[in-house]
Amino acid sequence: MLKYSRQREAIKNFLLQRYDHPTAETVYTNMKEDFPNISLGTVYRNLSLLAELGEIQKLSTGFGPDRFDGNTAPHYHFICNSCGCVLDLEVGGLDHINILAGQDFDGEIEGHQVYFYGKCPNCSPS
Amino acid sequence: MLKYSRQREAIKNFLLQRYDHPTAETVYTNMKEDFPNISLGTVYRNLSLLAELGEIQKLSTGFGPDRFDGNTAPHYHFICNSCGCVLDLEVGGLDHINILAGQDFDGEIEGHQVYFYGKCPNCSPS
DNA sequence: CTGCATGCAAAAACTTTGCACCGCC
DNA sequence: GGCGGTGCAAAGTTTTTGCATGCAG
Repeated sequence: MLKYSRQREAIKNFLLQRYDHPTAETVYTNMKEDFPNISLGTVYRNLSLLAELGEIQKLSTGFGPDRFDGNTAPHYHFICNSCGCVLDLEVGGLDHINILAGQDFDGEIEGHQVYFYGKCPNCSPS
Repeated sequence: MLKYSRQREAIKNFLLQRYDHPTAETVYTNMKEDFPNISLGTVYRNLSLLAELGEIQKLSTGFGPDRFDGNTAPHYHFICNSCGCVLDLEVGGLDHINILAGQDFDGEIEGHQVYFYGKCPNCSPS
């Protein structure tokens, strides 16, 4: 049985209004404004829980700590090899890739995660 | 200047003959057979180095420690939500996704990583 | 009241790093 | 010989967990 918690609610709302895919640490720092006594453990517990429920996305970028995204609509992510920033990326024509992937596969494909790597507009030479 | 090392060579060869995407710990355990005194630090150093050189791939699956893949040919990965195993997946028709992704993007796309999630053949109900 | 959620702190899990010595070039 | 690589151990980073208390149902 899942019980309501003001902290969880606040964490989810925070993520919904951020577009930079914060880390647990960043969430924690920002939560402290409204909940001075909140603990990092609580942040981690709620982030994991929300990710399991599918209400947020967890991103493992391969650089540093995991990041979290409140946008659950299908979209992709770009990670800058120079500055490490994480950007949203809308890419058309990838909706069918679960089906493509399942064609020669005996198990069940339930979802996917795509990370693009390169140089972000700020770090790009041009 | 990069200097030859028997340990690095052995790590690379080990990864080339494994298809289960071992963790650093697993590489370490196996290296100890040939190099009883090898240290975990050396394993991590060489895995990072090889990944930077593009001779192996580092996989951040979102579950547990990073994994490593000696197969540098373009291919994708499947991660089982039940048992956590990581399988190779050949998916046709995804070669162009860097181009698709770059179309509305101001930076530079240099590469991508795709993870599929679901139930592997062993964990699948059927 | 009952039990899940929290705060706090300790610990676990994973990875990196400093330093003295070793071995490739 | 000179310098990068190694082994060892310590430390750093990120995440999880145990326990007493707090609060939603």
